Amino acid sequence: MIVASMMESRQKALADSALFSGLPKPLLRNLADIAQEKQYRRGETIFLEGRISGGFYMVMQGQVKILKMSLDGKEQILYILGAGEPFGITPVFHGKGFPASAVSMTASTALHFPKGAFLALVAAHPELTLAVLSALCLRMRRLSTQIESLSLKDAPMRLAAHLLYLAEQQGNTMHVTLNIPKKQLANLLGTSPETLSRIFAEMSADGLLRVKGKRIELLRIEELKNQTG
Amino acid sequence: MIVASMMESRQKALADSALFSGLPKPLLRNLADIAQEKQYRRGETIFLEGRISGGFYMVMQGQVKILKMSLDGKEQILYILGAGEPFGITPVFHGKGFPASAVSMTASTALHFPKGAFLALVAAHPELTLAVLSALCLRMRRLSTQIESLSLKDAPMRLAAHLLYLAEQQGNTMHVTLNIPKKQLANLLGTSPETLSRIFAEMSADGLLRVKGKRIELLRIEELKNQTG
DNA sequence: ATTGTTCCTTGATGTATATCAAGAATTGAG
DNA sequence: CTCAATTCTTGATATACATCAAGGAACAAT
Repeated sequence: MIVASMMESRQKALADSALFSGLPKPLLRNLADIAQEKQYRRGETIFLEGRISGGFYMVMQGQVKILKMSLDGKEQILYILGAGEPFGITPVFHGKGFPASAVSMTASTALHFPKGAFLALVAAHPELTLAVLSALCLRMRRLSTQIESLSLKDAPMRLAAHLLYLAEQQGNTMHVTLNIPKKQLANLLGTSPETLSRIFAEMSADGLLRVKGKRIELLRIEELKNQTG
Repeated sequence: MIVASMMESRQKALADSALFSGLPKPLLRNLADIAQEKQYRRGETIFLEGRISGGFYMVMQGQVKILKMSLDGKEQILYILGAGEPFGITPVFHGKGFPASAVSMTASTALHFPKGAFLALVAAHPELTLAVLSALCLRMRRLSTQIESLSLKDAPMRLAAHLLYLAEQQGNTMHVTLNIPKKQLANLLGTSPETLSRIFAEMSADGLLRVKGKRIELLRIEELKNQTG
C-alpha cells in the first residue's frame, strides 16, 4: 500500500508539472513507473557539469539550482527550479555530458528518469516529444534573456527586471518575497553580494522599494519598470 | 525544369544540414516542397524580436546573425549561422513571438518553413521531432556556454576561447580566419570594438598571436588555452 | 586611380563593479 | 535559549572596460 500511494503522489506531481500536464493518465502512469525517487541534502551536488548523464530529473520538493562554475570558485546560476520543473534534459537527446552542474539549495526530493526507459517511452508515444520540445523552447527563451541581461543591462537594471519578474510570478505588484538568499540572488544576476546590497540600499534611498529581510515592498513599480531599460 | 532543379538543390541542402541529415529521402522531398526560398540583402532584417512567427528558417547561402538589441542600439549576438543552420525554431513549438532578431550579414538565401505545414509534417513523421530536439539541445548548450563566458570570464579569456573554437572548427591549430568583421566579433563576445582591438594588440605584444586583417596566426596555442580560464 | 564608406586602431578619460576588510545581523544546530 | 556559523551590510580601494574623439587603413564603387 505504501508503494501504491507513492506512485499516486508521483503521478500527481507529474500531472501538475508544466512538462507532463495534459498527457493521458496511462502515460503518466508509465512515467511514474520508470522514475526513481531521490533525496538530496541542502548544498548537495546532484550532478557535475561534464559528467555523462544517466537520465534527467524533475524536482518534487525543494529547490535546485543549475549553475556554471569557474576555476576560482565563482558561480553563475542559470536557473533556479522548484516543484514540477525538469532538469538535465539536454544530454538525453544530444548525447554528451551535462552542460552545467545541479546543486540542491534545500533538502529536496527529485524524480530521476533513466535515459533508456524514457527514450523507449518517447518512441512509443510521440506526443511526449512535443511536450519536451515545448519545455526546451521555454528554457531557451530564458537563456537568451539572461544573455541579453548580462551583456546589455547593468546590475541595477537586472535587479529591477528580476523583482518585476518575481512580482508577476507571485501575482502581487505591491511586494515580493525572495525565494533564495541574497548571495544566491547575486550569483543569479551575475554580480557580487556586495554590489547587490549596495543597489538595494540605493533603491531604498531613492524610495523605489523597502527591504525587510526577504520581503521587499515595491513602492514605485513604474519607476522600476523604467529602470529596466 | 528550372523548378525541378531548384527542388533538387533544396533537397540537397536539407540533406547536408545537421538538422535534417539522416532523414529518409521522401521526407526530405516533403520538406523541400513546403519550404519557400527567400533572398536577403546584406544588413537586411529577417525578423524582429517579439514579432509573431509564421514559421522557421534555414540558411542556404550567406551568414545570418541572431541578436538581442538594447534600447540605445547596442547589440549582443547570440549566434552566427551559416549554410544548413536553422533559426527561429522556438516559436514554432512554443507559441509567442521570436525571442531575438535575425539580420542577414551578407547577401543570403534562406528557406522558410511555414509553421502549419511543418507541424503537419511533424505529426505524420515523429522522427522529425527528434531531429529538432537534438538541434535545440545543441543550441542550449551554446547559450549556456555564452552565459558562462559573459559572467565568469573577462574579455581576453572570451577572445582566446573563441579563437580556439575557430581553430577547432577550421581544423587548423596554426592559424584561423575570422569569418566576420571585428566589430561583429566584439558584439558576439560582449565587448566593444575598441576593447577587442586593444586585446588583439596586447596578445600580439605578448607573442601569443599575429594579426593580419582577418587572418590570425596562433603562435602559442598552449598559452592561449591557459588564458581561457 | 579616386573617392567615399566602412572598418580598425590608438589615446585620454570616466565609471560601474569587483575585491578586500571588518563589523552587524540573521540563522540554525545543539 | 545560546553560541557558532552563515549571511548581510558598509567602507575604502583597485581595475577592467566603456565611451568619446580623431586619425589611419582597407575596401567597394565609380
